[in-house]
Amino acid sequence: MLAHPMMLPVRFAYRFDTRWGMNFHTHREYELYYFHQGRCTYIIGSHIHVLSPGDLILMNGMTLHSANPGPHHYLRTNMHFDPSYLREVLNDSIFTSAFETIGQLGNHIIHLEGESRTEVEQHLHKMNGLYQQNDAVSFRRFLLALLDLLYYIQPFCPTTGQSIRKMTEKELHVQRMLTYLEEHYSEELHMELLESALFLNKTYMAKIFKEVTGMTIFIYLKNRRLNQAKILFMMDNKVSVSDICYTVGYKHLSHFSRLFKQKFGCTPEQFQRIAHHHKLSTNSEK
DNA sequence: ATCGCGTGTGAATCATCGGC
DNA sequence: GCCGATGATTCACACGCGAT
Repeated sequence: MLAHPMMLPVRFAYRFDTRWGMNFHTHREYELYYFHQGRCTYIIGSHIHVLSPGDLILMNGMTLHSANPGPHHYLRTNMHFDPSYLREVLNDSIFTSAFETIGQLGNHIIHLEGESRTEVEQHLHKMNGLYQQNDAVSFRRFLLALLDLLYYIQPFCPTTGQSIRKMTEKELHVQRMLTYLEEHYSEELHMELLESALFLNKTYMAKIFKEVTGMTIFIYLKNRRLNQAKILFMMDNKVSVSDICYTVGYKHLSHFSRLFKQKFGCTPEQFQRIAHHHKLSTNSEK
């Protein structure tokens, strides 16, 4: 069994309240996020979702995401789980069909009302009870409850994509900015360019971007670029650090290395070696 | 609520270095 | 030639304030 708490195959946090959201991040586990109450904008990749109570997000954690409740209090339940672990402990065919909706990489945001909402909330409550018990039987019941939940929400899932609530003018502006950044993050980018492309004042853009996403434009850009670099390193272990650096939009290797080390705790070269070894060892297991 | 401007501060960039 | 570190310069942005 894995010992480190961050490495646990399933982590469940029921109705917890935080003033500030998470940083823009990715992780290997799948994530289930249910929004109970409050206000929050949720960024997945380059899309904004203005959450309202009853919204449930199901996603592959590899997409860059962050929750921004701003200065408001809010209540959410979230769960991380490792799909390969569930496949191991649960019957393979049952598990596989529960995950048909998520598919390999899909993300879903659904809105629950009335009966179905009550049902899901009660279900999460029950799961929390089981999760809190520290015995093997309760934990197995918890896993089955998770499976049951996935089956329950499956019919709601085809409605992928946009959030239910209408976006304000401000949020639409930020969505336009995110779309532009997603298309151009690998190119040279400065505020004048954004200004002329989107016809918005640069100080105004900086302000509303921070309000809606919880991060500044260039922090977003940095996260997007570094995450892309990480993906490219994992995909191809032959490619040079400098190639990746220029591909994701940095002009100076030194700057790229410094930021990469800041974010991931190792230099690009070290990361590439680690990713390469990981690939070799997982291939030899098969 | 949507914009615009001035200013101090800190982060990004640039230039240059040394190690391999 | 490739990569990473460091100091100097440039630029984004937080903040305060005012306009529409």
